[in-house]
Amino acid sequence: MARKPSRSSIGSLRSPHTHKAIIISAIETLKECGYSGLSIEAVARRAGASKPTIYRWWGNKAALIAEVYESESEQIRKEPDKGSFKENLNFLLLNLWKVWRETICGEAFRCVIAEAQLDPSTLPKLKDEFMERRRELPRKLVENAIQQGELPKDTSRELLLDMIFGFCWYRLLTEQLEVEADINEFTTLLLNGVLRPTSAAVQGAAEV
Amino acid sequence: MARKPSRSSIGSLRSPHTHKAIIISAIETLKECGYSGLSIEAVARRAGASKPTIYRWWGNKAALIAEVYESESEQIRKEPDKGSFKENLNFLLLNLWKVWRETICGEAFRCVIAEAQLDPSTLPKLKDEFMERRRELPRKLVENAIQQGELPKDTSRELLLDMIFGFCWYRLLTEQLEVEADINEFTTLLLNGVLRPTSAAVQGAAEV
Amino acid sequence: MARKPSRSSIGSLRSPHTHKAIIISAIETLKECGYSGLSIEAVARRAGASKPTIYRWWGNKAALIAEVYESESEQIRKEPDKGSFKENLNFLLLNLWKVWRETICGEAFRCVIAEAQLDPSTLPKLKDEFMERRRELPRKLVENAIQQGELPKDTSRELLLDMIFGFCWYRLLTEQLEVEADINEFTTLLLNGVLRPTSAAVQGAAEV
Amino acid sequence: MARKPSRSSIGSLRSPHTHKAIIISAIETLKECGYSGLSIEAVARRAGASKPTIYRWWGNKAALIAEVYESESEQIRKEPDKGSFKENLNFLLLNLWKVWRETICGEAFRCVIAEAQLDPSTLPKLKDEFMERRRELPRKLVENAIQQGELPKDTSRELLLDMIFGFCWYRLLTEQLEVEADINEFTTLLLNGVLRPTSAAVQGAAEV
DNA sequence: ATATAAACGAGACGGTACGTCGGGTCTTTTT
DNA sequence: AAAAAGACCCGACGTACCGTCTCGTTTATAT
Repeated sequence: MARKPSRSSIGSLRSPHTHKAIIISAIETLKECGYSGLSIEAVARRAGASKPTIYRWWGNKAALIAEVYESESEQIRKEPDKGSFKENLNFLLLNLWKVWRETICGEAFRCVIAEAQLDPSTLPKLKDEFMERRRELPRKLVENAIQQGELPKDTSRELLLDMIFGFCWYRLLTEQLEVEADINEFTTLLLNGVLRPTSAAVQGAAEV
Repeated sequence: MARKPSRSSIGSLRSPHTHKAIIISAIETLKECGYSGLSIEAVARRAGASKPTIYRWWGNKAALIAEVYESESEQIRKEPDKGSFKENLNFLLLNLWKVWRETICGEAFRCVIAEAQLDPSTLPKLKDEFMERRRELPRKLVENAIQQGELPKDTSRELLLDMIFGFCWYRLLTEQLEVEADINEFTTLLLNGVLRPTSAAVQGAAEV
Repeated sequence: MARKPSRSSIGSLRSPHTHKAIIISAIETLKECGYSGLSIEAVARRAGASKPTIYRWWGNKAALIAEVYESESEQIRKEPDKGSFKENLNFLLLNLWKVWRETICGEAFRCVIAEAQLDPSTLPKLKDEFMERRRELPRKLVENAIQQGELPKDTSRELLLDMIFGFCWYRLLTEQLEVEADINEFTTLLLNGVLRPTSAAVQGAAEV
Repeated sequence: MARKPSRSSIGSLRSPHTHKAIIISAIETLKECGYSGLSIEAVARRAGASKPTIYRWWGNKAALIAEVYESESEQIRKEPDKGSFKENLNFLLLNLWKVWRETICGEAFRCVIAEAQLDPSTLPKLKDEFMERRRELPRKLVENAIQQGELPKDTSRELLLDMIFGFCWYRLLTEQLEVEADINEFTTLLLNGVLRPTSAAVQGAAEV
């Protein structure tokens, strides 16, 4: 007979129904009206909730959208194990681009980035929590590759991640996520460098 | 109702004074109040201009900020001629980061990107005009390097540019433009690839 | 050899074409867009004229509409000669209501009254020029009736006119000009007074 | 033991303070700036309220001014009981003109009429609510006079009211409310008719 | 002929206000 | 005591007109 964890205070509990309704409302509003139509007011209206309720639990739009992203992006968190670092990275990015394209996550991520530009106090929070969580999986991939001698021991891990995210962000923010072949071309260039003849790159592409 | 054939006459010319005042006002408002404080209303107020005048010439905030960026970023357009592609690229990026850090340009660029996310119709215009103009100089650098055999003939020019801009955008949008050494590390990685031992990469950098 | 009256100055003459085009534009704008849509801007636009031209010749909206009224209300100025004062007044008012209902004049008159409320300096001008001109004909009717002994010599002419115009304005401003029988009922009451049994009034109606 | 009527919804109540501040602001703005200066913006500014709050409760300028009129015109609603219909009517109109002249009500009433000309949808609302309420008291006067045999049984009640209001509106709209003697002259004419010699009319008034 | 002056179109401009949307905060009721 | 709902102030949105001004073209006098 499981007991609810005791509370220190009386009063209504946070309504799970309302919580869910707000997240769903945010998703649908974003789908139908885009970022510019995604106001707290609109979300509240559609959720049948009040604005103060949203502000109590999320504080600002960025936090709300961040939670939307988390809740919708579970499938991205699958850890690949394809054999090589390059194949794993390819798999990860293909998956990421696909989710960004086909779910609301792409739009949501763009919102999060844009929101962070608006409010200076939001940026560090986003960088240290939201973004950091996204970096974990690829960082693990890099780490594994280094452990197994696939990458040099002195690889600049964070710089490498910045390059990977940088490329993806750029494509997301300029709406260029369609051509999946670009991913392999990117990883090839990343791994082999520009100086090496790209004949190798073409080989790499053939492998995938 | 019959109208006489209209006469060919013009009206008043655009006031250069007002034009300038609006640009300056936008710069100063951005400096003092940040992106979130940069409303058309505030710009008009400070410029001693009227909102309709701003909307007559710019249409939306993105267009205004884009012009601010253009007008303030002249020094970035210096074409470097340092000898090698890597040195040239290093010079270019150092310069870019410096201007982004020290002038209003960094903030302005972030605004332009954020604005483009807000309004779907703004993005293509920005991509094809504003962003394209920024790609010209680095593209020329790449082209020259290929001509002189420094880079392989089949280098994916646009992908390379995407990687360069991606990295810079990422650092700009997450406020990480301080460490200039990162630039050389980045170009080294870009040129040599991750697979090559970074010690060699550092040597490569030293050689230059 | 007829000579044109000499001008005190040189330069182009006022364009009759433009003048006419503006009046016509005002009429059509009023018809299509109503009083609230009757802006100087809209009139100029439709006339293919410029705002300064309108302001040069009319000064304000009231003056323009007043001229519209003058130009469209010629048929009201027919002086009736039906025999009795009552018949003449009935004829006059029937005609007035009909023109107000069927042409743009009713709307124009309402605009003139409303405009006069907006601008304190417009009211006296309107009262002394525009309104005064409208009072001439009914005043003449009253005068004639007095001359011929139909009305008492000490009739308060201006008060009588105020009552007549008052009734018509009230009905115009509240959009109640449809029932023509009201006119005869009104004149009967006006002539005989409330105290007299209205059986006489019904007779009076029968006479017409 | 009176109980407050239960509310159908939760949330803050309408702030009486804000409500009052807006009405007062409207009155003072009208006093100082006249009808042309009476913008919703100005009222909000002076009241320390926001435009949306005004629009929430009033919808348009006419509705706001109408409420101003209601709140300021309480003393007009005193029902006179002077003995005769003529004396009652004289009292009523004297009082009305006085209030129109000495308070903001005259100006407010003119605004209401003018506003109704601007917006076609406002007119019927005003006619059926605002104006109708003003007609109640004089209608009662007429009714009483008929009951007591002072006026004929078949008196056209509404036409009579139209004549009374027509005269008053005309004088209000043309700023001619100063001469109080005009009121008695008007009621005399109204009761006795134009045809009866005015000397007799004055006698008639005296008889009553 | 050639100045000169006025009328005019076009339209830029500073203003003011419009009516609406959204951001956050506060008050009141419900659970 | 927390949740929920509505009112509220505030600021900005993008637009419409206002009335004035400049600009260059056209047209009618006056030299």
